[in-house]
Amino acid sequence: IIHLTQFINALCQLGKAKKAWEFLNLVKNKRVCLTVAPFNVLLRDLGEDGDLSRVNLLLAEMKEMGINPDIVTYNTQIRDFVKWGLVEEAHELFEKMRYMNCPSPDMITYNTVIDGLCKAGKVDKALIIVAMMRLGDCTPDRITYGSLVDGFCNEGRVHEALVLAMQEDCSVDVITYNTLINGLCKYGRMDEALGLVARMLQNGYFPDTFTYDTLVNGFCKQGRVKEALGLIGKMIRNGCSPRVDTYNIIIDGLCKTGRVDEAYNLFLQLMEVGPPPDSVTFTAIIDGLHKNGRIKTAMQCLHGMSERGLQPNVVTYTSLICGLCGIHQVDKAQHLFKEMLKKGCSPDVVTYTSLVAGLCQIKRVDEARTLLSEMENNGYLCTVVIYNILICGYCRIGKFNRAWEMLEEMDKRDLKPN
RNA sequence: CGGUUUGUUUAGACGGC
Repeated sequence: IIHLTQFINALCQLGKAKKAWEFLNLVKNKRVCLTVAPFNVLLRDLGEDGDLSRVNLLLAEMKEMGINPDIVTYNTQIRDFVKWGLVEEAHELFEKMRYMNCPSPDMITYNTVIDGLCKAGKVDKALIIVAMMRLGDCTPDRITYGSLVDGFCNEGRVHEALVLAMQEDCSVDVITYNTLINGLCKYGRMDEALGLVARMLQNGYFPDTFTYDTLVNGFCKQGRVKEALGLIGKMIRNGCSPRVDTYNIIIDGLCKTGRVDEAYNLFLQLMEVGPPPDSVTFTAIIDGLHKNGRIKTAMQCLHGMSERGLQPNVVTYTSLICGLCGIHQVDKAQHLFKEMLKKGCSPDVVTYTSLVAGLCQIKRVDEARTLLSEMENNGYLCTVVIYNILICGYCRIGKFNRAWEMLEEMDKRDLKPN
C-alpha cells in the first residue's frame, strides 16, 4: 500500500491523474486490501487543478468501495474549498466534522479553516475559530499565527498583525517575519520593514530569499529600483543567491515605473546568463511592453516562449488579449483567445472580463453578452465587474432596456450592484 | 520506522479616489 501510494503520487506529479485513477480501479479488483491513503493523494491532485466535480466523483466511488474518508481526506477537501475561494463550503465541512460522525478536527483542520477565513478577509471570524481550537484542546502554533498575521496585513490592519506577532513571540519564525515585512512593504513602510529585518537578526532568525525578494518588491513598487538593486548585492553576500523570482520582481518593477527599456535589457540578459527565465518572466515583460505601446515586441516575446520550452499560461494570454483590446484590435484579441483554447489553456474570469470590455468598447455589446453564458458553462460565476462593463456598454449605445435587463439578471444571481 | 493534508515574495481585467 505504501508503494502504491508513492506510485500514485508519482503518476500525479507527472500529470497523469487519469492513469492513476485507472490504476486504483485495477487494483481494486485484485484481492488487495486498499487503504484510503492512495485515494487521498489522487484527491489532492484533482483538487489542485480545481477539478472539484471529479473530486466528488472519486469520493462517491470510495464510498461505494467501502473506503472511509479519514482526517486527511477531510483536511484535503477543506483545503480545496479554501484554495478555490469557497470559504462557506470549507466552514460547513468543518462544522460537520465537529458535530457529525466523522473524524474530529485536528491542528491541520483548524489551521486550514483559519487560513481560509483570513484569505477571504474574515480575520475576525478566524479569531473565533482560534478560540474554538483552544476549547478543542489544540494550541495555536506558528502556522496559525502566520495565517492571522497575513490576514491582518491584507485587511490593512498591520498594527494588529505586529501586536499579535510580538505577543506570541515564541510562535513566530522566519515566515512570520516575512509576512510582516511584506505587510509593511505593501503600505510603503519601508523603514519599518528594514527595522524588522534588524529585529529578526537580533532574535536569531536569518533572512532568506523570500525576505529579500519581499524587500526588493517593496522598493520596486515604490519606484526605488536603485535601492532594490542594492539589496541584490547584500543578499548574495549573505548567502542567498537571487533566483529567477527575484529578477521577475525587478523586471515587473521597472515596467510599472515606466522603465520598460531597462526591463527589456535585463530580460535579454537573462536569456544569456543567470537563472533561466520562466513563464512569469515572460508574462511580466510582455505586459510591460504592450502597456508601453510595444505590442509587436510583446508578440515576439510570446512566440519566443516555446523556443525556451515554456508555455504561455492564462495570465500571459490574458495580458495580451487585454493589450490588443486596448488598441482596438479586438479581432486579433479574439484570434488569440481561440489560440489559447486550441492549446488547451482555459480562460478564467479575468480573461472573459478583458474580452467583454474590449467588445463593449467597440460597441459589439450583444456579442460580449454571449460570452457570459460561455463563461458560466466553463464553471465560472459572473461577477459585478463584468455586469458593470456590460451595463456601461449598453448605455453608451443607447440600449437602456438591455442595460436594465442586465440589472435584473444581476438580481436573479444575487449580485448586488455596487 | 517510512507514504497523502495547514502559514510568507513576483506576472493579467472594470470603476472610484
